[in-house]
Amino acid sequence: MIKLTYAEENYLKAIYELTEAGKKSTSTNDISAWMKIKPASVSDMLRKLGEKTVIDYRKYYGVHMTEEGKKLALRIIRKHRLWEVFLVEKLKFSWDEVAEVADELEHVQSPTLIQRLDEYLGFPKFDPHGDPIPDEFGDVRSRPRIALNEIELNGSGQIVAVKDSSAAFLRYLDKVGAYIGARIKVLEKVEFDGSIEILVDNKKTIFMSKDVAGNILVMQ
Amino acid sequence: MIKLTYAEENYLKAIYELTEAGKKSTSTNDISAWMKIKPASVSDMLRKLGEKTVIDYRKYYGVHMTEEGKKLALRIIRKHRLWEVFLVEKLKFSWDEVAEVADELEHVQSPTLIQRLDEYLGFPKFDPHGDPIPDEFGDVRSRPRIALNEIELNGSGQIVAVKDSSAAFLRYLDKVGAYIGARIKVLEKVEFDGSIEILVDNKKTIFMSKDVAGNILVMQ
DNA sequence: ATTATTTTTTAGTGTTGGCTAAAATCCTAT
DNA sequence: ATAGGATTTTAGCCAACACTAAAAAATAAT
Repeated sequence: MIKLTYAEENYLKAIYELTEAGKKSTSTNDISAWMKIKPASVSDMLRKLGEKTVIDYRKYYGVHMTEEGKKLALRIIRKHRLWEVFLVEKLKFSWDEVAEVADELEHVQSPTLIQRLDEYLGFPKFDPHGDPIPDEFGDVRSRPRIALNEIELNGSGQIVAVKDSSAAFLRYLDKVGAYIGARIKVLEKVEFDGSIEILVDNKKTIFMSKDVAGNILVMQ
Repeated sequence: MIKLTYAEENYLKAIYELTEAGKKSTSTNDISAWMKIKPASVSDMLRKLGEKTVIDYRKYYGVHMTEEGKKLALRIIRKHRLWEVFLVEKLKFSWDEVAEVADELEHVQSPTLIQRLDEYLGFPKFDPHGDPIPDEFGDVRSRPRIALNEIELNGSGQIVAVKDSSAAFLRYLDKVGAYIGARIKVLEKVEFDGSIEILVDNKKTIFMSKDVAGNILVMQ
């Protein structure tokens, strides 16, 4: 059984997120920028994670995750997302406050705890940001999604997730009235700057820039 | 603002528990035995905690807690006990399983989290072992309690806490049907070995040794 | 009161995980 | 093909916290 330290878990989660987002492999610098840890420190840790066979590491080349590593990463992500659901659903945190706390809670070691928490929350399939929660075997039921700015004129769908989970962005979405689960329809697409106008839940219209729309994921 | 590391928090909690139980001061060896960390390591940590002014440390003499230290220790104990309530009440852990998990959860740093958790649990005043939960200012409403083996013949009361919280002891209590909140009456006291017979909730009689009775606290 | 024993502290070591500075390697542009 | 720049790695350092072995202080026993 592979045992990871707190720091190693954080690296593995980061690597998983980067390789999922930007496909196959990730560079030392990417990880460094993402985790705000100097490249030299990252190099050192990659060597260690390579020795533990959770990543595939060849010097000067990018990092790939091994099957073992993916399993462990998904276990951490599962914990993180379940705690996020708990914080929002039960403790009434707003969705922009949960990341930090969940980053700590995700490291608590107790399989029983996670299993019971899952049960207590009613086996949720998605976290408050719309991201899927892996099951205990690491299986993920992801929904086909498309960025909001890529929906055609008069196209409709439902907001299911956000790409950018920064507190600032989430607060902005709250303010304008966009939320996970909202049903939307694209009323106008401005050629000039790519901004769009959408109808939310058939009652409110919102203008948003191309940047904002590009960070909102919709299921059609 | 004094910042403590994970390890420092553990030491402080241990010292608080030892000085509360055995009164005033505690020795390096006591802490070493309690925490299962070698005396040499304890010495080193005491020096550090002394520098941070959370304990009063003079070489070769015992350790006393400072007011600052007590406040911090009570904050940790508050977190620990609130999580224990959560685990038992919401996640249906049995009371002998919670200590380990709560030992990890107690270190999560987020005042908001604890405040919301407290609220969510309905501001409980006692944890599943009957120990009082300090409020956010560190105030503790403790109940006057007496060990069960010191109750006089035909005396009665209610089980409010246990001294020994080891999983083995708690499982034993569960098996015989003693639990926090049970109303008891002492039916017999055996002079010879100090064992007693008690009536639980007016329906079940239990025999227990002096040792066991001495670890059960009763409110009269 | 002086020795013996126990307790506590100091000194030195190892591991984890960060850092800076310098070296090595890779990539790109001429 | 090679010089310049960017990226990555190595080397050496530091802090936190554990350990063992040895020294120092306190306590107990003769």
